[in-house]
Amino acid sequence: MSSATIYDVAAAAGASIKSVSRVLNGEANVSAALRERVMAAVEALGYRRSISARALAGAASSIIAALVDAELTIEHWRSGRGNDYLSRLEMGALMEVRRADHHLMVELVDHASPGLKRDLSALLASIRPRGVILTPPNSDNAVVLDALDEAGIAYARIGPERDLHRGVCVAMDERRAAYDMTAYLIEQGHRRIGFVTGPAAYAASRRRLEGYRAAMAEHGLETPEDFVAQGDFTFQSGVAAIAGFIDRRTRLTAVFASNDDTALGVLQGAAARGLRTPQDLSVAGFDDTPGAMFATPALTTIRQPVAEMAALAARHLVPGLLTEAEAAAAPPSGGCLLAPYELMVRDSAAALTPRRSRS
Amino acid sequence: MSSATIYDVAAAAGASIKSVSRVLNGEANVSAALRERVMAAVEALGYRRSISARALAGAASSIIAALVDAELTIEHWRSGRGNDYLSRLEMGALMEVRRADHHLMVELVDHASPGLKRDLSALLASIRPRGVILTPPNSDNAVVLDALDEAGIAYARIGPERDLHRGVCVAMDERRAAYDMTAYLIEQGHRRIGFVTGPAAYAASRRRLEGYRAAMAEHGLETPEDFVAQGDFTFQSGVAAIAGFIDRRTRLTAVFASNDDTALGVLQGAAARGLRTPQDLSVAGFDDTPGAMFATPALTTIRQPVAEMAALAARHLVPGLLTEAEAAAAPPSGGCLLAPYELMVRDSAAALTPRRSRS
DNA sequence: TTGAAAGCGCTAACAA
DNA sequence: TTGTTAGCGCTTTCAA
Repeated sequence: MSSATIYDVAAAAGASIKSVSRVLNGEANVSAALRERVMAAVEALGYRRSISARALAGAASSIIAALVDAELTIEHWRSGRGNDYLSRLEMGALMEVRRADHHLMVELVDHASPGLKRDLSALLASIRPRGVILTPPNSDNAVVLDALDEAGIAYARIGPERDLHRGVCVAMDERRAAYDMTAYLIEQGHRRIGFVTGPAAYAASRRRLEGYRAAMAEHGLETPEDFVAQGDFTFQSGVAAIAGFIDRRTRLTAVFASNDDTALGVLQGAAARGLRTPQDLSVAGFDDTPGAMFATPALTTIRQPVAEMAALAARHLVPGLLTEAEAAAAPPSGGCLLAPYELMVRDSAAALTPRRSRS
Repeated sequence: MSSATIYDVAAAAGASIKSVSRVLNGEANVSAALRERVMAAVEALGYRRSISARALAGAASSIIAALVDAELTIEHWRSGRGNDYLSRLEMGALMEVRRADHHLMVELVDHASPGLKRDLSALLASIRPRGVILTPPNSDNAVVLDALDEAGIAYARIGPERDLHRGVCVAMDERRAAYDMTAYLIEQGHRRIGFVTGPAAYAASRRRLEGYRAAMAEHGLETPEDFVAQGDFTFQSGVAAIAGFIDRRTRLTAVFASNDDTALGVLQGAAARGLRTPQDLSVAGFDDTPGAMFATPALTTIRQPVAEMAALAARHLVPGLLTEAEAAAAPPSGGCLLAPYELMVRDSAAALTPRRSRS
């Protein structure tokens, strides 16, 4: 019924509780014989140390807390958009922490709450996690970082934009991904490739634009002003952007939008104006949201390595999880640890057939 | 730095730690003055009790563990299908537990592991959660239920099929939902409505079929053998089903598939045979998976109240969370607590225009 | 290489 | 109505 304690194990092994503790913690100076007996007893009793007792006694906690933004999450949930990001993040973290017998706790934080600092400090005091995984927008919330620093709790920040020296930073190479997508479109024969930006306030959006420009330039292609439309990451801004391109007779053969929502807007806007995708216009997005796969045509896009970023974060938060290569690698020079993205080639972008250049 | 303890609060309030404890636990026999002073001190110090110390000292734990199936979850993740189910479940549970200052821990369990019982018992021993939320297929795993019973830990089962007297059972009314969808199609003027089943082994599938038959019968409509095709919840079985209907000249005007994957198969199969949806054939699904909304046409379906089921489960696991009505309600007579589903009317099913009956 | 004892921050008996 | 004291199951000094 009531489960075994360290005393039961010690008794069964004919040893002291300290010896059991030593064995379980992998401390040095334990005879093989003792270790053997202890492990046998542990096995026989199905014993597992209480995380509460361990935490209380001062051992490092075995809990990793994922702090996700309440407002954003609830908003996604309400709107029926789902929380693909959240579940991918969790899966990535879970797969890693369980290898080290750690546990994942999910906490909602109100990034806009005036009592944020207090609430968070209290939360951290009551949980005392081994480490914390921060997602946007909390990755860049100074109040959150301060609370964590004060509590002396390690943290990993997913997709941070500022102060990259604080905590462990994990991200994807936005610039390079955008470069790759642009290069892919160029390989497909496109020359007149337009770009729809996100809000300038987002570093990610700025880097994607950089990647696009760099790829174009390196392939000897121009990116005149009218190839770049200002968007804001919304579907509507995609619709507006393509309408603008058409109205101004920019004559593009491909449009690369800096996120999927916008790309979906481009898709629909193009269709509304009688352009077929991908025959008349190729469209590419960025993010690989759930809707991308189901769009018609399925959207060619960049898959954000959300799970991999979380896994990377977890490996850096829990001792013993890093691969040798990772452990040996020098800390990223003033930047983030990078997780590999994926170019999802689907149906919305195709090779340019040498007949037309519309839009 | 290091956070306040109950001693600090007691000192600041000029009281004993027991008094602080009493106030915090809302015990009776505390003078208003004392309560006042204690709360002020708590407030001033930003104090929050350590969950470890509380748990160790024998207080009920404040952790709710969600046990999700490892294999299923990883498989969903790998296949890129995502885990909408998981994130909806978590959101529902999170929103509730945080109201009572509880925490959500997510654990993966290998339902097929031979060491399941041991592993789970060890896990429960080390965490000692206040309660556990079980998702399919673990909701019906006797080994899991036994381990929980032995550990004396309360649990709620989402969508269980057997032994409904064990633990708190939470589900949706599958039969009634299928009835409603069928009735909806009938209201739209359809008379020749086909049905594609899921695997007979699933109780949910059987109940959906019952609901369909009941609605048809109550509206004086026949459901001859050839109106019902055997499926297995896969996309492919939907394709096969519609092909069968067409080949056998069943002349249906609507097809109700017992899950979304199957319905999507029907959609595609119909299109491949030159049937337009919804003009020539109305199609309805069941589940509201992420793909349903993005399908072309968007799938009319039943939305499983995953978040609501999890919320209901959480409310029954954490004391003080039940609404008065819920607390007063008699336990469901040998069945499950029911969460309200939703009929998502989208574009794949339309009113029957009186010209044709195809397929 | 091993063990005895103290204490982590709480709650729960038991007194006062 | 309040306070004192003894644990909960571990890890951590400190000795042996």
